[in-house]
Amino acid sequence: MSDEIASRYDAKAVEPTWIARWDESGVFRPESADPKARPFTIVIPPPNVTGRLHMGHALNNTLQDLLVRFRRMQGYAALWVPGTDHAGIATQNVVEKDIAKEGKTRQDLGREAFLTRAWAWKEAYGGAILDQLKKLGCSCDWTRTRFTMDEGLSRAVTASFVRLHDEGLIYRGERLINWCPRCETALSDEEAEVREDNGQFWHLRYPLVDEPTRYLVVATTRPETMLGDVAVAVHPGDERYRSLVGRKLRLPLTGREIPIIADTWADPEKGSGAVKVTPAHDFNDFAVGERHALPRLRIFDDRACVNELGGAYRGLDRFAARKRVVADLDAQGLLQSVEQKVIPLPRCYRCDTVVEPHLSKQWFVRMRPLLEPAAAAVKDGRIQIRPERYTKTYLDWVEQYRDWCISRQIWWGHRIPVWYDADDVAVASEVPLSIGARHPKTGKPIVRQDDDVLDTWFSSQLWPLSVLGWPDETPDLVRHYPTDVLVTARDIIYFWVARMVMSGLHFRDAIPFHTVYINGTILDAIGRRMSKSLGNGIDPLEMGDRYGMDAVRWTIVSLTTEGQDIKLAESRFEGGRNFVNKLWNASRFVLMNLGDERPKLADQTLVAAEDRWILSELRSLVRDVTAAYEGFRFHESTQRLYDFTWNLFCDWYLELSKSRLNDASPAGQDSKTTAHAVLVHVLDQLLHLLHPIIPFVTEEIRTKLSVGSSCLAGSRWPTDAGLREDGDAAAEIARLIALVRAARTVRDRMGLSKSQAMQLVMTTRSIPIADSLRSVGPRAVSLAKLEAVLVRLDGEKPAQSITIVEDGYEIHVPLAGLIDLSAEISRLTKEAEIAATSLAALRGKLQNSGFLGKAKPEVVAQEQAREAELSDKLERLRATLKDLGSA
RNA sequence: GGGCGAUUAGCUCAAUUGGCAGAGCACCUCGUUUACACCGAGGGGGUCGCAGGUUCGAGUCCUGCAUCGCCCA
Repeated sequence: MSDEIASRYDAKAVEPTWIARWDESGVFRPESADPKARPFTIVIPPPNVTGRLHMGHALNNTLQDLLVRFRRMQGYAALWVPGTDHAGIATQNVVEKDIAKEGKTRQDLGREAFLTRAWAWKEAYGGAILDQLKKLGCSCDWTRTRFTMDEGLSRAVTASFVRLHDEGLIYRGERLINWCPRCETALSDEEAEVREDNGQFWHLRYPLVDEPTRYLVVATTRPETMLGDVAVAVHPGDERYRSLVGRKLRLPLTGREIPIIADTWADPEKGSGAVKVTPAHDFNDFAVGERHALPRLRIFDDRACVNELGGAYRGLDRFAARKRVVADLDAQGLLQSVEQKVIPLPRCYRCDTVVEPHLSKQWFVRMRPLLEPAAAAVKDGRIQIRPERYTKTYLDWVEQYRDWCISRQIWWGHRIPVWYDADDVAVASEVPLSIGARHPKTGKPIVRQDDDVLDTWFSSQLWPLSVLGWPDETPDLVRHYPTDVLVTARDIIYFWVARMVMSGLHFRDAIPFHTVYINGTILDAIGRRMSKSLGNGIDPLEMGDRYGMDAVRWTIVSLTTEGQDIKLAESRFEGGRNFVNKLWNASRFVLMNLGDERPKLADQTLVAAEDRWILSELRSLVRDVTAAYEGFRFHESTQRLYDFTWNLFCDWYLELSKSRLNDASPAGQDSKTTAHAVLVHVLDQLLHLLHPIIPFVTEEIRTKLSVGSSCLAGSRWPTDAGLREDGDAAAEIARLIALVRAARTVRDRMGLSKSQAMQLVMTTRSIPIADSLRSVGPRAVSLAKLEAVLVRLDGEKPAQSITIVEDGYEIHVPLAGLIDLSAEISRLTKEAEIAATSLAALRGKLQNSGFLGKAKPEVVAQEQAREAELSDKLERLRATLKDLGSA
C-alpha cells in the first residue's frame, strides 16, 4: 500500500479530478440537501465579465467558499450563486480596442453591429473568471450561473426602472455631472476617483470695466475655464471688496463683462479671497450660479475640447487650452503669479482620464426616499456589518442622499426603457414600444427610444433579487431570498452594498442579507496595493500551480484577521504547502498502517490515556473550529487546526501510536485495534473540519481512507457528541510529554547521542502522581529511547544526576561521571531565583487587600493555587541545590 | 479639514468580558530514527510607538502626542 501513496502531495494531479467529481455529483446544488433543510444562501459579488482572477478575488471567494462548504456540511440547503456583471464601460472599451485594430470605431459599425460584436466577444472570452473560480475550488451552483444582461436579469432592470420612474423616483434633468471625455459618458459621483496630484495655483488679474487700471485677482487651478466665467464672487463679509460688489469686470481674452457678486462660497482666507465663477465646469460654481441665477456657459464639447464659445481657443483640448490661456494672460500682464500646489484630481475609474464636470441632460435616481430605509436597516441591526466600524462608513455615504446619475452614453448595457414622441414627452415602458406606435400618454407617434444605457451598478443593485428570479415569484426567490451573508471588499460599500440594501427593501420590502462581511485588502510585501501599473501583483492561479490551490487557500485564510489588510509575499504560500503536505503524510502513515481494517471507534474500550486525551482534544477542536467559522474568525480557525494537526496529532499521538502499531504480540492486539480506530476516527473528523478551507486534499485523503460513501463536501459536520472532556488523561499526557522532553533536553544539553543509554527516576510525594507517572512510563521509554523509568515515593534521589523540577514531582537523570556540577548548580540557582522573584510578586499581590477585596473570586483562587504550586517548587529546587552541595 | 485603521520578538501577525505576552517565518545547535528534510529534536529572542490617567491589576479602557496607511470632503 505504501507504494501507492507518494510522500509528497501532488496537487496538480488531484485538483482537476475533484472539480469534475463535485460537478458530476450535484453536491453544490441546494437540491442535494434534505428537502426540509433550512436554506443558506450567498450571492457572489459578480466579477466583471472582462475580469481575470486576482488575489482580491481569491481572498473574497475563498472566504465565501469556506462559509458555504461549512453550512452545507451542517446540513443547510446551501446555495452559492455565481455569475458576472456586464461591466458596461470596461467591456465597451475592450471591444472598441478590438475593432480599432481594424481601423474602425463603434460609430463606423453602428449600434446594432457593435452590440453583435460585443456579444460575440462576451461569448468567446467573457466569463473566463468563472473557470478560474472553479479552479480555486469554489463550490458555487454552476447550473445557476447568471449574467447581468441575461434575459431574466434584464427584465428585472426594466421592471425596476419603470417602477421607480412611475413612482417619481427616477427623473431626467440637466445637471452638472462627472464626465469622462475619453469614454464620452457620464459617470456617477462614486465613479470619479479622486487622487492627489502636483498642480499649480494660478493667480489671474481681471480688470474692472470702469477702472481698467485696477483689477481683482482670482486664483484657480484651472485657468482654461476662465473662458466660461460668468462672475467673480467675494465673501459678503469681506471688507476689502465690499465696495466692489455689483461692479463689473472685463473678462480677459474674451472681453465679456461679468459682475462681482457676494457669496459665502468665496473664502476670504484662501488666495486673494475672490473666486472666479464657472457654473458649467465646477460643482461649487454651479451652486453659486443657481443662487445668483447666473448663465451657464459650456465651453467644452464632449471630448473636452474648447467649443465655439471659446473664440480663438476653439478646437484645443483642455490642457492645450490651459497653456495657451496662461501664455496669453502672461503676455498681457494679467498673470500675477503661479504657485505649486497639491490638488485633488477626479479621474475616471475605468480609464484614469481626468474627469470633466459637464453640463448635460441625464437620468437620476432620487435617493433620499430609497436610502432612508437602507440606513434604518443597518441602524436597527437588521443588517450587521462586520467589522462593525464599517457601519459608520456605510451610514456616512447613505445619509448624504445624493442623487444618482444612472444614464451612460455608451451602447453596451441595458438601454433605458423610455420612448419619446415628437415633443420629447417621455414614457417608460416594460414592453418595448415601436417607432410610430401611439404614445400611451399623448397619443402621438413614438419617434425614438432613449439612446442611453443604464449604469452597470443599476443592474448590480438588483443582483440578490434578480439572480433568484425576480421580478417573477420563482421557487428560488421564495426559498433563498433574503440571502444570508454578503462577503465583499470595502471599496464597494457605496457602489454596491448600500444600493442592494436600498433596492432589496424597495422592491421586495426585505433586506437582501443579514450580514455583510468586509474582507481586507491584499497588499504587496511592503504594503502597497497590488496593481497592474506597479506590476506587483501575485497571480493566485500561478501560486496554485506552484504550491497547490489548497496551500493558497490555507495561506489566505490563515492571514485573515477580521478586516485587517494583508501584506502578502509569495513566500507565505510555503507555509500553506508545508501544512498540506504534513496532513498528507500523517494520512499516509495512518493508511500504511491500517491495511484493510476500518475498526469503529464505538466498539473500542479506551484504556490508553493518549486515546482519551486526543479524543478530548478533538472535542474542543470541534467546538472551537465550529465557533470560529460561525463567528467569521478565520485566522483563529486555522490556528486551532494547525496546532491540533501538527503539534498534537502528528507530534504526539502518531508517535505514541507507533509502538502499539508495531506490536505483533497477541497481547497487544486490542491496543493496536483501538489505536487504529482512534487514528481513523480522529483523522476523518479532522478532514471534515479542514475541508471548508482545503477542499481538494481532504477529499483525496478521505477517498483513500474509504470511510463513508459520499464525498466530504456532502458529508455531515462533526459534533462533540460522544466525545468527552478528560482532564485526567490530559494531565497524564502532559506528564508523559514532560518526561520525554526531559530526556531529550538532557541529551541535547549534555551533547549525548540519542541512543545514549539513559534512565529517568521520578520522585514525588503524591501517590496519584506516582500512579500516573508509572502508567505513562513505558510510553516514555519507547518514545525517548530510555532504558527504564522508575518512580519513587521515598524522596530518595539518585546520586550524580540532573534534576528537572516539575509541578508536583522531579525528574532525575542519573549520569555518573558526566555531570558538570557547577553548571548544574548555576542552572538550578537561576531557576530558583526566577521562582523566588515571581513568588515574591505573587505574595505581594495576595497580601494586597485591594486585590483580595476587588478581584473576582476565581482569579484570587487561581492566584492562591499558583502561589502554593510555586512555593512548593521553590522549596524543591532549594532541596535539590542542597543535595548538590551548594549553599 | 473630518473619519477610520495600524504601531507587540529580526520579519509578518495573534492575544474572549482588563487577570502568567503567543504563533508562523527567520536565526543558533544537533539529527537523514521505518509518515513527512515541504521533516524531526533542542534553544535564544519582548520597556507591547511615546507621555500621562483610570484600576487591586492595563498590550487591552480614557486623554494627549508621534509615525505610517486608507476613506470622505
